Amino acid sequence: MAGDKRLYRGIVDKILASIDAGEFPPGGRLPPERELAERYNVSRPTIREAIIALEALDRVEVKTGSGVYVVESSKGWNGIDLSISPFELTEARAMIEGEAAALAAIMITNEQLGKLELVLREMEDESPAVYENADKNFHGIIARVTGNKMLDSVIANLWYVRDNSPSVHRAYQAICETDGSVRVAEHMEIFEALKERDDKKARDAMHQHFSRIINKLMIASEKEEMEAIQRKMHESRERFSLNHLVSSR
Amino acid sequence: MAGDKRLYRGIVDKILASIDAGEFPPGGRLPPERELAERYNVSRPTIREAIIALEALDRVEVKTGSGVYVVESSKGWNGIDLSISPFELTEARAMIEGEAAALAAIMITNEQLGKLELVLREMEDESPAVYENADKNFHGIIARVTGNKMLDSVIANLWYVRDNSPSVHRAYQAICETDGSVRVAEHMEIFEALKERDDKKARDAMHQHFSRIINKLMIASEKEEMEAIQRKMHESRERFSLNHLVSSR
DNA sequence: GTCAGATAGCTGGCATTACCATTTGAAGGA
DNA sequence: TCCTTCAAATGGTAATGCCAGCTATCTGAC
Repeated sequence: MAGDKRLYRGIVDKILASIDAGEFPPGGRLPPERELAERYNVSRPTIREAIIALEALDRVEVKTGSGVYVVESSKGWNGIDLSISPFELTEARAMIEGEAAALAAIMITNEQLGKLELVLREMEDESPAVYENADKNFHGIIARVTGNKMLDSVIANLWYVRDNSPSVHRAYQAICETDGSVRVAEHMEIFEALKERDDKKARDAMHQHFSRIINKLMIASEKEEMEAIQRKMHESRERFSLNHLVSSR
Repeated sequence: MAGDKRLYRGIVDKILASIDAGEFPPGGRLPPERELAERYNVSRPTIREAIIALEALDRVEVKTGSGVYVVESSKGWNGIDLSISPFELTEARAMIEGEAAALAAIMITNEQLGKLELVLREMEDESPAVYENADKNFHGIIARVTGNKMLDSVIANLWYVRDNSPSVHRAYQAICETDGSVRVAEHMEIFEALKERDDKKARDAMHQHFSRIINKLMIASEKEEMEAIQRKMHESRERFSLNHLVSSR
């Protein structure tokens, strides 16, 4: 299912999923190769191949005779700095993609505008997967329209961080629940600016787009912190309720 | 020798060396696994492990039933796209570092301004190594001043490409010969804008800085092309001079 | 004679088994 | 109590066998 062709790739995905799910905590040890082989119904060489692939990705570290350990994700396990906050990422995106939009406005062709319009329609889809993909396509096309491969690469890198940094990814997941029509409208403003070949307007539209995202992030963040405080107070109340002293009175 | 512990790592290094040595040309096919096993005196599973590691490094691509092919190095074997031109990099730097400068202008502290001033003095040094380093520091400090780790990371990535993409690096080498005082003056404009906490002025100064670099790149590029044409004509002249027909007259 | 289909051989994909080297921890002795 | 020792666990590697997909050649029909 997960493995298209090579079996070991499927195993890599499954192990990665187990790591992300917390079953194999960072710093902890993976089950022995023989056990994993039995668990996934594959041979031990296949497990070894998967582990070697994970090792190449800097996700695990094998110690001969001891075991294979999940690498501490506190640092940058994939070259990305996990300490980057959703706000930092969004600010950077606003600045960089804003300039990209401005440049794209004076470079874009009618054919590329057509592509953007198609993607814009996909964005109305209710399915999160479809919408996510359309969103990525929209911004990706604009990056490509600039005709600057360096810029395109940088923006691709921003998306990579967005998808692969757990904290950032979670934060973005939390705010993508709004109904499609609203966010389609936001992207529409950008599209209109590009259509008019108005670079300043395109930059502004892009800035506003990310400004709205920042706002949503802040609201979500605030809400989350409030809940955390309430949870903590609830725990304290249970712990120090002194009910065990006064209950049987 | 090469393999400290795991055997497959040694094989990876050897195959990589063979690729770099031109024995396995890019786009070409590696010898079959069984042959490699015999060649390096290891078992086939070990060869498979090495190939999987190479695959994870995007150095080879395996096609079931056909063979394993060396990936075209024209793209990014080190994550960097070698096809990025100096102009593209500089344009991207102008856009991104321009925004960074604007943000830095409203974030910078007096202490950070002091650091910049020190670096500015180093820039007067005649030694290319010292000047290069000061230049990198100057832009690096500004990136850090923004307080945005994502932006800092992106700008560091731009420098990485500048230093590691052969074509870009060569182009930049060719234009850094101008006397120090001129380029110090350019950076001084940026510094003054930051000192005044004037974001627009900082952005403009940064843009002008890179605009000048683009101009130099264009002049150098033009000159290089001219020389190439002259060289070619010279060769043609020698080849078709007909001197061998008329010399002994 | 030419083109399409079949076949045989390579090539990688995976499983199985066996044995070796290192690590680790617990048992046993000082 | 501490140190030594040794055995079980775990990864490391080898050898072998068979399967599946691709390729190129060969063969047959048109």
